Amino acid sequence: MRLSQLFFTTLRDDPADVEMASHRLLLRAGYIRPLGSGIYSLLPLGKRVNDRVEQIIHEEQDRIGGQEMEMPVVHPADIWRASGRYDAIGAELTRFKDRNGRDMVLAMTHEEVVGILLADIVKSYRQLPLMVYHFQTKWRDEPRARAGLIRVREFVMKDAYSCDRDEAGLDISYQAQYDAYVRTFERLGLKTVAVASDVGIMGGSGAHEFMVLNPAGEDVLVLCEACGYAANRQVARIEHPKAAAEAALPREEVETPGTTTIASLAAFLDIPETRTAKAAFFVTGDGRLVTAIVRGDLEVNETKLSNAVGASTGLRPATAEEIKAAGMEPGYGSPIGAHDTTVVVDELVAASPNLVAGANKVGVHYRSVNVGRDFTPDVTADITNAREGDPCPTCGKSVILRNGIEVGNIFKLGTKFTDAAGATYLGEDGKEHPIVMGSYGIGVGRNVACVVEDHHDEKGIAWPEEVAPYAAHLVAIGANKDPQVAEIAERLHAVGEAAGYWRHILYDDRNESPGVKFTDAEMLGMPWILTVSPRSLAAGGIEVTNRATGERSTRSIEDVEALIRGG
RNA sequence: CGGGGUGUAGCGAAGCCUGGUUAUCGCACGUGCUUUGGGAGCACGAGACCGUCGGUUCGAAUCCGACCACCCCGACCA
Repeated sequence: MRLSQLFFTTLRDDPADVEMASHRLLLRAGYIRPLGSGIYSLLPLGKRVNDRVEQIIHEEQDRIGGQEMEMPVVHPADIWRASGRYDAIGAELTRFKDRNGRDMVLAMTHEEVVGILLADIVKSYRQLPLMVYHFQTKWRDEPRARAGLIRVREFVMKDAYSCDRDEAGLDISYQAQYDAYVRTFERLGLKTVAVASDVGIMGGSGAHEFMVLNPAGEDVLVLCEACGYAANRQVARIEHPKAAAEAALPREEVETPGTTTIASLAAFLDIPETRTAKAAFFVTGDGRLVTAIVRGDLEVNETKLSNAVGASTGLRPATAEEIKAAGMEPGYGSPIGAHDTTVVVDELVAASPNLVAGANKVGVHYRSVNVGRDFTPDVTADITNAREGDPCPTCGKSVILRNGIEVGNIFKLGTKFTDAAGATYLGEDGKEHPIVMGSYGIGVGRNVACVVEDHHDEKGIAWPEEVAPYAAHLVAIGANKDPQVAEIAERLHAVGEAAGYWRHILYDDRNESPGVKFTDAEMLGMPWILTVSPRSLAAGGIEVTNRATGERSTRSIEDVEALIRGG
């Protein structure tokens, strides 16, 4: 491809309002352009990288027996009503009416459609197991798009669906996808860690997210370097320290004016925060007030809390009025004397004697509150966030916290969607059974961005060979002085064209100064930069620079032709 | 949805506070000549209803109001 003809431009200055390296470089080097918040065009360079990433995913899905198909982007709303998700999902699901007034949705994913297809096609156990997948545009009206291709509203996802006779079959399919993901991300040049994750609105019995560690990642991961324990903080178990062995003391009121925060309360009474209990108030989607009690020094984990109370549509913070209506006082709240609320107590609080807690009066707390004696929890569960240095739930060593970007997930769905669609098969036993599903997603564009995150330097992108849009970047210098330079450059370009689509090279034939050409070559990031000039020819051939390592050598023209062909 | 910020040419910015000729600069772009190993030089040129709508004023990029868009933090997030 001649750079003089390529539909692209590089930007000399950093775009304003851009934070992440991948966002900045993909814009500056002419791979992508925004059309709206979280909506991007892929320019030819971006499209080629995208296609290479898809190709790798494709090969690894095919290797485990995946069959590629394609399902629609626009769905009748009824199929989402049947699965219950039409009501369970908020504004990120875009709903609209067609010309006849029928309710439609823009698909966020395709479990419902797979369920319907299974109901239509699969009749017998002999047709199972099977695995289907497609690459399809998803529209999710995210509350906030950010970080370029990392979090967008429209994006292409590979979503795969395993269909099995039973849980044992699902386990096998799930493991196959797990292994396929490991191979896929390795080929993309991404270092990932698979973490246990929340099953959320999807239900199901287990899930992993594949995470790339990145300080700008949106998820917090709990990792143990000693034993390899890895979980999303949303679900990471906490190993509790032993409760203090202490007899329960009589409860007593204490004046604590102006102590609406745990920090001020602990300072006022001159006690550690660990000797306090704090209350946090939430409301479920169906209007139940939830009072969560955790030790003062810990944070409430909303995912765990939500799961503990079976809040299928999540939680929102309660208002002061809602808290008071249940007989509690914001800032001085506790379940003592409260009514009409579900009380969820963290395991650690339940095991800790003589804590300071609110007395539901402004400026007053109780000393020596004891769970069970002073109030009765509706639920006792682990509802706090793991912290750096907490003991690992598996081996007891200290865990570390890291941020991560989710590049893929795998999910044991079970029969939720096949039940909704009535997708059953006749087993060997002559009876009907529901088909057991799993679902497996990889966001293509986000992976492109993550590859840039992990493969760039201050000069620009440095693509790994397997995802680079072109095999090499050829810079011709002094072609107007020495006709041999142009002649050789043309020849190398032709060698790439003849060697196959992914062996094409970028040929900078523009009438630009050497500085511009080198700067652009480094920014665009092809794995090899080839320089042809009177000087290189005098030195015996072509100067070859490894973009990632900076290693430079002069090679013969024949060697360079072999390199372009992939030798 | 809450908080903060920004909208002036393709990109990056100045001008706005303190209203007043033809809106400024760098890069990019066009033409010509020179130039080719690290973001070239000279000359000429084109490109902006100053986010939108409304208001104040003799006069608005500038002051006021509403709206829209984008970015950041949070909420949210298979």
